[in-house]
Order: sequence, then structure tokens, then C-alpha cells
Amino acid sequence: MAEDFADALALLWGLKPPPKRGPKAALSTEAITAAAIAVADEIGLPALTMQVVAERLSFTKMSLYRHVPGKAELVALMVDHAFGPAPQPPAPEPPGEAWRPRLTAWAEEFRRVLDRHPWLLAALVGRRPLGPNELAWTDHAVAALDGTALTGGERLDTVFTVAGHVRNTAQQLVTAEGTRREGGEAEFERALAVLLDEHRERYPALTTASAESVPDQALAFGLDRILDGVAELISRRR
Amino acid sequence: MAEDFADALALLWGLKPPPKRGPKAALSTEAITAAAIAVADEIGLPALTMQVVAERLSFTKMSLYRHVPGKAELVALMVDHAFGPAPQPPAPEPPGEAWRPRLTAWAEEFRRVLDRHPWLLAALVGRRPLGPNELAWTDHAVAALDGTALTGGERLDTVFTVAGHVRNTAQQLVTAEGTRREGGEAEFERALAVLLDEHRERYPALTTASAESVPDQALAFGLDRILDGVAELISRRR
DNA sequence: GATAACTGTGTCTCACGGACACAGTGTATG
DNA sequence: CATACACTGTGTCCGTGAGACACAGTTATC
Repeated sequence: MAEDFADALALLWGLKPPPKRGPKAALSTEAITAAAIAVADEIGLPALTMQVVAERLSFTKMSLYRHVPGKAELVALMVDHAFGPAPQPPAPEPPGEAWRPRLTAWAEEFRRVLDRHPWLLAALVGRRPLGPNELAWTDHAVAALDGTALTGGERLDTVFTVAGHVRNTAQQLVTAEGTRREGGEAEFERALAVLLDEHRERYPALTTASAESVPDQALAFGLDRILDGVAELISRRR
Repeated sequence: MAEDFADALALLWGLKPPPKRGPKAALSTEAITAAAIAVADEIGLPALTMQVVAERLSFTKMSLYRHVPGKAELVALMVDHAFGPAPQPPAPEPPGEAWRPRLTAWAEEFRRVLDRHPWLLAALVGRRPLGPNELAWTDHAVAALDGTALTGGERLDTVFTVAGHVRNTAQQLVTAEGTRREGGEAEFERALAVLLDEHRERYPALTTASAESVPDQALAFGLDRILDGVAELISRRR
């Protein structure tokens, strides 16, 4: 377990000493990762098998294991690769100002990544080895709060809260398999509506609230509340 | 797929007509669900196999399928069962007041459930059939906001945001397998610290913020920010 | 040119989810 | 009361997926 963790980290951070002898590899960790991402985008994480990835690359399943220790590590690579380089160049603006639009833009960018790669949601569950890109994303978000009256711990917690909110709202567009929800959307809503209607005396608050709910507002609403709360804390510090 | 969804819902809501003939069943959906939860608490969701559940009950694997359509449906049952009945009796207080302590208490209760059943985090990913208990939990949270100046949609979004935040903070105590993180905790922190130290010029904001971070504050901090934001919105409505 | 490191491959094993047929058991109907 | 029928638990079988391992071919170093 500890070994696996260290292995995965080494792989994520590109700490493999390049081989000196032997044939030049036709495959590469990057190629495998990219192919796996393409497959997962289409068919989801549970359906992602070494076999399918190999087929897309026109190689055999076992050849993948020369470049990737196992499926778990492959997923870790996919995650970091899917994030890609962090958005928002260093931003020459004075620190301490504009933290709010910067965090908002960051959240939207994060959301876009999750929309592009629905399987990411499932892959982000639990603690796992972090890659350079993921850390860079986090760093950029924390940097948006530079110069504010928040402590380091508060900045981290703020970023954590915002990122978590984005993740949670993205879940609504995703099936349990980690693929985009297409036409079946109505089915779920209808089933829930029927259920609530059948038991409206059992869930009174939920029923009445649902009656006047507006879809697709959760991301913006929650983000505004969170950032309002952060703004209040910052101004309270002055 | 649509069939599966309906089947799972029927099972969750106990809509099985009881059999009239035949031997009385030694097994039951409840017994299987309870055993599966016990197993998952110990070894996590990926390691939860029909075989293991059957062994704990001293039955054969295939006998489970007489009471549960498949593993996915079993997990759905486990989720609703793990939630248990919603906390907080109807609360005789006047609505509109005390929404904040009620939501806070609700969040803490939710957190306690997640701590008891670490695998829940992974099981909650994506849209899935909702059971009566889960709906009741949601209803109670929404009810805490009854009488406030929020619209129905805003109440739902608030609850969604709070619940999501609780979920996200709970993730830090969980491994990728959905078991509690025990001694390995230090390993993760140390690995991250080493990583950050090695690349401190690459992640400046993150490095300095981490240096003065206080662990285990994320839940309370984020919750306070969110509720501050909600309070501001409510007072703005007056 | 020999050796050693490395790559991709074919074969094998094990674990898991689930289909299916079967024998035993209890209830309703003739 | 007998018999047919619905239902339960079981044993066997299959398909699929992760991964171990041995092998043959390839390339740089001595």
C-alpha cells in the first residue's frame, strides 16, 4: 500500500529514470493516459478496461503494464492529465483585490473540466496521490486570495469549499457510471416528481420547495453564498 | 436501464407484494442489506462482493439474488438503510427562527453518518434512485428553512450546498477504497509536505498557506461561510 | 560480438457478477 | 386429501476483467 502510493507519486511527477538500453518504446505513459481519457469520456469509468484502452491504441492489454503499474495508477494519471495546466496566467493585478472574480472564474473553469470529463467526479473520491497539475490548480485558487486578510488555513479552507461546491453541482449532470446524462434526464425528474406527489404529506417541506424550484441554479447560488460569507469575514477583519 | 431504475425504486420503497405460497424465506432484503453494510464498513465498497455478504450470512451467493436484483440495487438499499430515519423530530419551534442552529445540527448529524459508513461517499456519486430515508433527511433540512424569506428553489439550493460541503469534508478521512484512514494519515500529510517543499517555488501560494494551516477546520469554516452567506441573503430580503 | 536491460506478446490464473436448471417446501384449489 | 403451483435456496456454468509470468525480439554498453 505504501509502496503503491510512492510508485503512483513517482509516476505522476515523472520521476522515471529514462531507460538506457533496450528497444525504444512504441508506447508511452502519455499515450496510454490520453487514450484512456478518450475512452472514459465516451463510456465511463466502470467500463474502462485495460483491454479497451489497448484496443484503441492497437496494442495488447499486457503491453500497457510495461508503462503503467495498474489500473488505479492509470486513473491517477488520467486525473492529473484531465485537469491540464492550471488556468489563468499569474495575473499581474495587485493582490488582495479582485479575489472574488478570480475565484469565480476559477470555479467556472473547474466546472468546464468536469463537464468535459464526467468520470472525473468518481475518480476524485477519497484521498489519493496528487499530481502536479492538480496542485497547480489549487495553487492558483489560493493565490487568488493572496493579500486578503485571511490566514493561510482560511485560504485553504475557502478554496476547498469552493472546489467542493463545484464538484457537487457537477454531479447532477452525471450518471452513476460517470457518463454524461443525456435524454434520461426527464426520467429522473419525472420519477422524483411522481414519488414526491405520492408522498406529499410525508415530505411536506421538500414537496412545496420542489414545486417552485428552478433547475441549474445550484452552482451560481451556492457559489454566491459562499463568497458572500468569505467577503463578510474579510471585511470583518479590517 | 429504465427497467432497472423502476425495479430499484420499487425495492427501495418496499413495493414488493408479499408471496402467498412457497416456503417462508430464511433470508430477507433487510438482513442482506444489514450484512452488506457491516461488511462494507470493514472492507470498503470495492471489496464488497456478493460472496462475502453471503458468507457473513452463512448462505450461498446465489441465494442473495432471490431478494436483491443485483449489486447496484443492493448498494442503493445500503445507502438508504445507512442514512436511517431522519434526525431531529418535527421541532415544535416557530418556523423561520432558529434555522441556523437547526441546519448546523443537521450537518453534524449527516457528518456522523458519513463517519460511520465511509463507503457512503463513493456510493453517493452520480444520480441514482432515492430512497425514503434519504428523502426524509432532505425534507428535514429544507424544513429548517421554512418561514424564512427564501424561495423554494433557494431553500433546495441551500440544503444542497450544505450537504455537499459536509460530503466534501468527509472525504479527507477516507481512502480511495472507502475505508477509514487509520495510521496512514501521517503518510499522506508527509508526502504532500515533502512534495510542496521540493516544489515550493512552483506553488508559492499553496506552500505558504499550507505552512500555517490548521487541520480539521474545513467543515466548520465552510459551513460558517455558507450560512453567513445565507443569513445575509435572508436579511437582505427584509 | 557477447551480455544485459528493456519492450511487446501469448498464455494462464483467479475473482467477481450473474444466468439457469433443479430439488425441496409450503399454500391454494380440485 | 391430493395435486398443481409458487416460491426458496443451491450447484453448476459462463463471460469478463485484472494481473502474473515466461518468452522472443531489440538495442545500447562492455
